[in-house]
Amino acid sequence: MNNKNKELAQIFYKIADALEFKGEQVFRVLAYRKAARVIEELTDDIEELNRSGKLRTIPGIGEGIAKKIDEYLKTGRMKKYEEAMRGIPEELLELLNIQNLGPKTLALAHKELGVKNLADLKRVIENGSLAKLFRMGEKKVENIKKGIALYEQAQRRIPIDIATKIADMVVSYLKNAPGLKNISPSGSLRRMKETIGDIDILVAAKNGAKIVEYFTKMPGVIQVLAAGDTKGSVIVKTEDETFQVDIRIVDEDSYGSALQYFTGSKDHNVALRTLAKEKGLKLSEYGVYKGEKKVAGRSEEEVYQILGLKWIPPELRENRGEIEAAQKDTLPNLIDYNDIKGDFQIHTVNSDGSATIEEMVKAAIERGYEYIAITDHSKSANYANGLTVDRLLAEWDEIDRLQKRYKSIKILKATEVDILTSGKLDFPDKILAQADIVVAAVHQGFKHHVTERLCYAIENPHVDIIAHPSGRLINKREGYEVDLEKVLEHARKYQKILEINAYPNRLDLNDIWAKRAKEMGIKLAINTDAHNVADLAWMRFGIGIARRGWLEKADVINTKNWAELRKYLKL
DNA sequence: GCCGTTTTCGGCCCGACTGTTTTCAGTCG
Repeated sequence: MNNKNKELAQIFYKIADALEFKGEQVFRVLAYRKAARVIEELTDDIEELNRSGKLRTIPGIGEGIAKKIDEYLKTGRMKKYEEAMRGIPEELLELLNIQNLGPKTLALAHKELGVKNLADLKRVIENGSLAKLFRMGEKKVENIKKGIALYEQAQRRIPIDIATKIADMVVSYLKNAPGLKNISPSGSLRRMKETIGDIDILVAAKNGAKIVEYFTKMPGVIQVLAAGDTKGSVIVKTEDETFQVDIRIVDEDSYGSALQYFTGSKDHNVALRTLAKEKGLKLSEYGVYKGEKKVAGRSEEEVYQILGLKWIPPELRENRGEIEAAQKDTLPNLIDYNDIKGDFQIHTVNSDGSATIEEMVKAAIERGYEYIAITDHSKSANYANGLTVDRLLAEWDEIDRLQKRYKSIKILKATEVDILTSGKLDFPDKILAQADIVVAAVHQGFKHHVTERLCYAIENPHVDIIAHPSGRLINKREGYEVDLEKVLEHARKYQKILEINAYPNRLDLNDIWAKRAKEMGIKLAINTDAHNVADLAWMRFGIGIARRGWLEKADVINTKNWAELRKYLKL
């Protein structure tokens, strides 16, 4: 399932790029791009929506696009797509991902110089012909060249843990900048998105130019991309990797509206500005204006308030219904970053972790947890030094001994049991029956009947949690061939818990599926999958995903205190 | 191409920076 969703999203993105390249009017291009995005974020099967005639109920899909979807699903082709792509060489549109090279310049280079791919582009840069075109010049070409260098080395988004680390470093450097009044990360990092494009930092200060100058002198800066009075942009190098960091400087009395603006998302902002316009107001990063008069801007709260909205937590700002909810005062009371009382997926030296059970227990106590589950891998996980039944029972004995010494925390005897390719679990039921909690997961046979295997595991009465249900690895692996809708439906039926794996390269379930699960009444658990003491800190990223999925405290099992959890798990 | 308690047509968010220009176009977010 969902293959058609993905295909159609890709097709509409490409139509948008192609039309933009051909100089089609902007709003039509934007309409295709919006349709692509909503389809991409759909958890429903688009074929099903088409069959039941519900396509048109999706905002962004109107008569025209619905027809094109139907045409594609029925015939496997879409005339509009073929027409849009006509005359455009295969690799050309890909070049739009190069910074400083937009559709206009690319079209010009294609038309005048016959540029068809990256090699052609490099050639016309080197032989000077690109610089001679109308409205082009040495500096523009130089910027495109820099764009190509970035494009070639950094074709990836930044994982959230690394982005967080860099942002913390930049913020602590800038705090000493002359005249700085306030500072905050903004952009997708503040929204806790699973990956980050650029790192955006907002500063409140009077003397923008001085702040920018100070910023460009930060240790690690290897290239200055822009340096104006209110805005600066640099490339920072740490170890082997490079990252783009942007700062914006505004007056203190615009800090709220600027923070709102630079936090985004773009779609959220567009919707917000449209709302402002309807109310006869104008919203920009400098404030909310009624005519010439500024009526809000110092804090985000007052910006939202004057638009008739409750303040919206950054994690919700994706234009997925949060503005309507804020209008009706029905925003969720999101799970808080301090609500977590325990962790249900922890590995130790006994399998592939690097800390002992005792070290993990101590670290969990330090975090104020009331319980943790030790979930070392099962025997078939050879690569991870998986436990045999004997070693598992020995581990549980060790837990019994430790439990006597550490009374302030409950150490749950558990396992992360493999769901084998055959569909069976890696430990016999009579062993699983003795565990306090059983976490089941697929680690092999990613293309082999994964949906059925997960459903079979869900039916096992001893299984409590399904770990990383989609199996994707961010920037690395697509995920299992799995029908998540069926898996969720099964989890709902058997009242099993699904995991939000907080490990930064997993974040699985993701925000969209977590939201879907909540809407279906499924409970979730946020687990770190920690393999050492430091990994326990990943919890905040899992909570970020949960918040992006509109989850409240009651939706997440490990917000329960030990007494409540014990009752819930019938221990 | 989408959308509608002011519209089924005529709107569609707003501004900074850069580079190439003699007032603006392109790109980005």
